[in-house]
Amino acid sequence: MTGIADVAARAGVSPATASRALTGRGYVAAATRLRVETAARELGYAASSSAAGLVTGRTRTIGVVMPSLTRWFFAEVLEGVQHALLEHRYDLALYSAPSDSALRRAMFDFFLTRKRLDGIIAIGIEPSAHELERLISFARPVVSVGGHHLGTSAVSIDDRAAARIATEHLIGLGHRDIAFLGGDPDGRHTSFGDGMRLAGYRDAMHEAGLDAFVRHTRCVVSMPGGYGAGATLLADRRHRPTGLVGVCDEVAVGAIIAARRLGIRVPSDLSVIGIDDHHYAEMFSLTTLQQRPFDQGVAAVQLLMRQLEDPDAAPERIHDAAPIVMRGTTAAHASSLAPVD
Amino acid sequence: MTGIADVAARAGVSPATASRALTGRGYVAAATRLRVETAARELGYAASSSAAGLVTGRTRTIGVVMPSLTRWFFAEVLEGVQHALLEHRYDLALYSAPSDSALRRAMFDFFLTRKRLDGIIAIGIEPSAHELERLISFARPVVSVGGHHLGTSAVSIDDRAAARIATEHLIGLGHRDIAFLGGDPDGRHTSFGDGMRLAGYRDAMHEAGLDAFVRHTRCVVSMPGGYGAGATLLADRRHRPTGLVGVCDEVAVGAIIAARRLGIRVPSDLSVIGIDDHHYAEMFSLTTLQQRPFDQGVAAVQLLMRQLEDPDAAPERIHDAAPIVMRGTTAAHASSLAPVD
DNA sequence: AATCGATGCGGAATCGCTTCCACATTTCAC
DNA sequence: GTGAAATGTGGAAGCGATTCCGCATCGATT
Repeated sequence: MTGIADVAARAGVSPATASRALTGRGYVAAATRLRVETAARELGYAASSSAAGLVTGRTRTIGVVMPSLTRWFFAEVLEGVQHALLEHRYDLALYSAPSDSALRRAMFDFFLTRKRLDGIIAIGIEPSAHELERLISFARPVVSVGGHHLGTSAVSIDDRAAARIATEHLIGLGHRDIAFLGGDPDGRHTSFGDGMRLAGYRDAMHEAGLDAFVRHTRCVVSMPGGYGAGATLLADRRHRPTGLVGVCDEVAVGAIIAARRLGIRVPSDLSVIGIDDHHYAEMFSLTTLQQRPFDQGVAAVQLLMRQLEDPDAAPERIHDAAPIVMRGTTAAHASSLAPVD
Repeated sequence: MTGIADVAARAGVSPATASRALTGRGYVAAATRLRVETAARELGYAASSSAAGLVTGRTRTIGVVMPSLTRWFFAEVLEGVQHALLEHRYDLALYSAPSDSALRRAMFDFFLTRKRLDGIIAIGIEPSAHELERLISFARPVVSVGGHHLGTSAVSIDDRAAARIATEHLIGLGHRDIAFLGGDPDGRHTSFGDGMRLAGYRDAMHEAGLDAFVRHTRCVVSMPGGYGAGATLLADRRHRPTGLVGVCDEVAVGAIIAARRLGIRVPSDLSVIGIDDHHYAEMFSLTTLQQRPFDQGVAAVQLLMRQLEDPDAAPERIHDAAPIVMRGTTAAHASSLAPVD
């Protein structure tokens, strides 16, 4: 294995100078730096991150904690984070485990404590008391994305407002019987944002005096989940809502497919609105509220880098707007229109 | 920061003994071990991975290289890998970048060389010459999943055979005009498995003497991709195939939705078969060939652990079978049946 | 001409742990 | 009862980088 001593010898300098030349810290003559860099390249030298980490106390590794990899939102944020970290030449250590698992607990107890991470990005985490304690005692920068802000820097959309706007859109179209689809049946896997969205739906219904119509159908937060719950909900002709707010686009799309299967026409018989602007939204012509999780991941890295440069910097919170994207799955309530032909 | 010296002092032993007690290597009296463990717990001690890594030469970190996080297959494998690594108390360093990007190159040049990884799991990687060279010069165990086997341990299904079986299924149902949907338009993002599947389709068509019908419609490998390409392909009534093999379920499902939108009934007018058994497959009643990427990820970790324990162990290759799952999107070709009613 | 700050480089200490080696004690076989 | 092997512990030597400190040189300022 070639070490910095080999590089230094080849360049005719001391290890100290070689280190300065390669890390860019301290005074080094331009010519010397060039010689060292050449030598390093010729030898295929790469510094041992363990040795460097031991003396500097920093590892150039950021931990990313998240509950799931398969949900679109999480995967997109992760891609953004990965992209940005790579550009900053940081490594990304991934820790994903569902909220209630034993592995999740081991993760927090074991991995986050090992002086191994320069910072943490928590995606969609609603931490338990125990986990919160761990995160706080982890005396390094933490940035949260789409979850509790933990008193730290954070980036997210205003989920509650987004769901309220989505619901108000349907109300504005004349709908009154509007159901909300989402929120895990067992309640344990419901992420923070999902909870806020339900609250936003309730807000809008309440403000419009539609409390009597508030209906929350729980389902696994996925397309098949939305399909299954939608099929059940819509099968009953007499109590069929005319509007549907999906906790996210995946659920909304699932419900649309269920509706079609039942011969219910979207949007003339049923209006459906989602939240996210998923990759699939366009092909289903889904009206939705748009967020850009990839960009949120990138932004999270920026916030983290700022904290890393200046640990005393005040935490920042980015609250992105989620603009509504009008497409074809929402329309005026039938009774509020003159009958067609 | 509490170090091992603090733990040792509290337990009334030397650092050397404390280290042995905590790592489990060497002789330590049971009573001593207990005292050390108690002291460590009380102090909230966790060893510095940098210091340990420096002296042992191993970091308990596995690198995972993959082209995309949003495709179902990759995300599932990653979840399996994550799960298994967590159980083995290994960290997972994620490196994902599309095949042709500058970041991808930086990844291979910079990250993989830093003596930082004990091993690598490559998911769906068809490495360029340069990347292959890097992987080989990385003198540590490599396991590939669903890609080139690189002369190393590997786990995958036989993609070529799977696509052949899928195609033969349609041929067996009397279809002759069978198109293959998949393979990125620009060709650069086509993964290894995708290429093999196309080959398997060709094999089957050739064996059945249907070379004249071989048709490969390229599309982005995603549900919207399959939808778009399917819509174009099926719009032309006169050259409409009666059977469709999707490179994966996402594409197949996209095509099914396109067909429905065009008023083409599945399976009576058009049979569609996929490969993967995606989470969505069941709700679309999709006939497909099943693979279990999560389990493949777990298996990859097992192979890697074996290589880690004994670096001279011969590479192993796991070739999982992909059983066909009959559902409702394939049916006998219309002309081979007596007309219904 | 003397002084000062900026620049350039090398020696040596240091980070926190693991492990080699030496030494002491116990256990066991013959 | 003796030698050998097994067990238990501590001192000290690293692992491979970074960085503090000291020294030398050079140009510019007073």
